[in-house]
Amino acid sequence: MTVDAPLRLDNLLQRIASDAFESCFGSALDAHSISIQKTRSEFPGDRTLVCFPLSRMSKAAPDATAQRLGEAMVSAEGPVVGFNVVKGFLNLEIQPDYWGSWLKTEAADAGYGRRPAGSAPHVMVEYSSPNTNKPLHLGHLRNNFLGHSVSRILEAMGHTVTKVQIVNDRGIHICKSMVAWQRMGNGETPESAGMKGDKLVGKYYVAFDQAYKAEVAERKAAGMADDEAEKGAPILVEAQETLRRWEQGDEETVALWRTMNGWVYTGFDETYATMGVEFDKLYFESDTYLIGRERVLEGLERGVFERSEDGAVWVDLTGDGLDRKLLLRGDGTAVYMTQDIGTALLRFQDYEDLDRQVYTVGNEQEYHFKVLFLVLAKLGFQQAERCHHLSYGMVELPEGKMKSREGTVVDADDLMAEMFSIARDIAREAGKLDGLDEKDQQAVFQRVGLSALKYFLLKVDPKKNMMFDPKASIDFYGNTGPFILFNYVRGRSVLRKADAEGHGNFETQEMAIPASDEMELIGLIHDLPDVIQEAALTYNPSLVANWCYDLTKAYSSYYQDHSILGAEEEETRVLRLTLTERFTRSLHTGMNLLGIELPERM
RNA sequence: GACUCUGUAGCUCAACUGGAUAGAGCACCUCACUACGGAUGAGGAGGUUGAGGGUUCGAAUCCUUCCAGGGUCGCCA
Repeated sequence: MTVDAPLRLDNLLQRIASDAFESCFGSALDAHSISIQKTRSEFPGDRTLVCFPLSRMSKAAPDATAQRLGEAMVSAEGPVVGFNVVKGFLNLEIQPDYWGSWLKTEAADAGYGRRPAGSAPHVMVEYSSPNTNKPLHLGHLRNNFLGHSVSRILEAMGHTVTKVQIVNDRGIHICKSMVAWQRMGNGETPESAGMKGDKLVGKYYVAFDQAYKAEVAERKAAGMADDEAEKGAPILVEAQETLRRWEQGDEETVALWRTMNGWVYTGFDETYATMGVEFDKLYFESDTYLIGRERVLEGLERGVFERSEDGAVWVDLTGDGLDRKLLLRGDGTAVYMTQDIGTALLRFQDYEDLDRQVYTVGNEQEYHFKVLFLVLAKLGFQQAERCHHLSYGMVELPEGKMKSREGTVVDADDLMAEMFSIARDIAREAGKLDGLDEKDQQAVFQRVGLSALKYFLLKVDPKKNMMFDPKASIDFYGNTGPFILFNYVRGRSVLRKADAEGHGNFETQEMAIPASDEMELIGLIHDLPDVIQEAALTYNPSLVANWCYDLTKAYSSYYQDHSILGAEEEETRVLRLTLTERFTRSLHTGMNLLGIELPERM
């Protein structure tokens, strides 16, 4: 058989089935309309062709159709060597040799599962995008891990990916921290306080809130109406004035703003480094909100938007089933949408070949992005229809939502540190790292701890809300990152030992024909390209996570049942070692797409 | 109220997009093995897929009506 690109088994079977159908029943079948699926384990066979939909065209009962089709497929040239029919299901047996040679050749490719870099359009992925007034928390972890993983998945599909964030560095929130620091800070800095910069600024944000509440209570006690007491509290007024001074470019205000944001960035950088995520370019709201205003006014001139009597600019989306939406206030100041329009257009300008943007943002902003993409389309960007809001659900705690006021926010740094510490305790007990120095051990604890966290947050379908039960999430057994790592490490250990014992040249040796449990493992490895493609199409890393787990479980069971190095026959050992090598490598690829680094020992 | 997402074992999650007897992990019970790394494997029990109706050879999946929960509907971000 001569094919340039590796032909996927299912496509091959569709082609054979289509030809077979025509020779049996006279009419041609569209190969894509033939549904091929994995055979359930309780029936003999590897692939199943569902014949119910075909019976109309064959003018025969489903079983009869399946029977004749099966016979024709076996006698055709190709990998089908047997079949059985259960009701309308045609179970096909694939030649074990087909699996064996596939494992030996195509699965050996260094880039197996990945498409060539640059073979798909340029995509921008935005994630993280925090406010600069408080530290990153559990919700940000889900956001960052998702965005980072989707970036890797798109890269594996051949896309050029640019990872960005929009830093929400301006507005009333940071002004609140600034005012509180001025009033109560006594010149405190991250150095003098011995505190990460983001934590320090967060501390003053909390201090602001407390001072504000105290003022409101005091004013109410003095007999003031609720509304007046809340809106006119001096510290709040001061924050609003600070914001106005900032917008006017007041030097002292801007200098403090720059200083305190700088502290935050240093703190964030440390957190991102620990998390293992990175960005190619940062966008700042303070740079883009003015651009947004210009672009909206341009759109107004071109008649895409409309102006109301008070001078505000609106977009009318009633024709798209939505509402009218404000783009610019009557006094000319920007709203959230204004700056997002500016940011999006700036990005298309920065990268002219950009095919689309992916926004990793919580599901409470779904409406916002619907509007944004419609606005971009109205401004004439064809990329708008390919832009995607990677919407994800909230991370909930057993006691409910995270509330900063109630102190139930799970801090990202604290959580990661806790995971590392648990990893250390378990590893010390196992005692497998005794030969390593302190620094290398620490690196392993971090990988193991982080794998637990990342896998836990990524294995759930992004669009669903998920429960973060601290007790369950730090589990290192069962369906967890560390379980997957453990089996990887074990496989690697066997390969090292094979090398040391002189069995390292298995790639060039004759290999036994796989039996059924081996074919199951090969089948899982064979799925990888489809899993990656589906994950990329749906922006859904959980598909990759679940594949990693299924593969690992199958290997773990196989490892339990068979001694790899202790195989009686040389050809059997070659098969088991080859399987182990392909398992570790394809698992490495899959986990890498989740942003999870694999250790060599743990 | 309108729109939207979700509802699957006691708990946390799957289910190849309409296929066969709905699967994993945790917790519970029973086993296996000096194990090439036990951070293991095998088995048991646990389900009217929120409820009703419909579509068809076939529904957790599609349509419809309810029920419950989340989210959105700001000149907030």
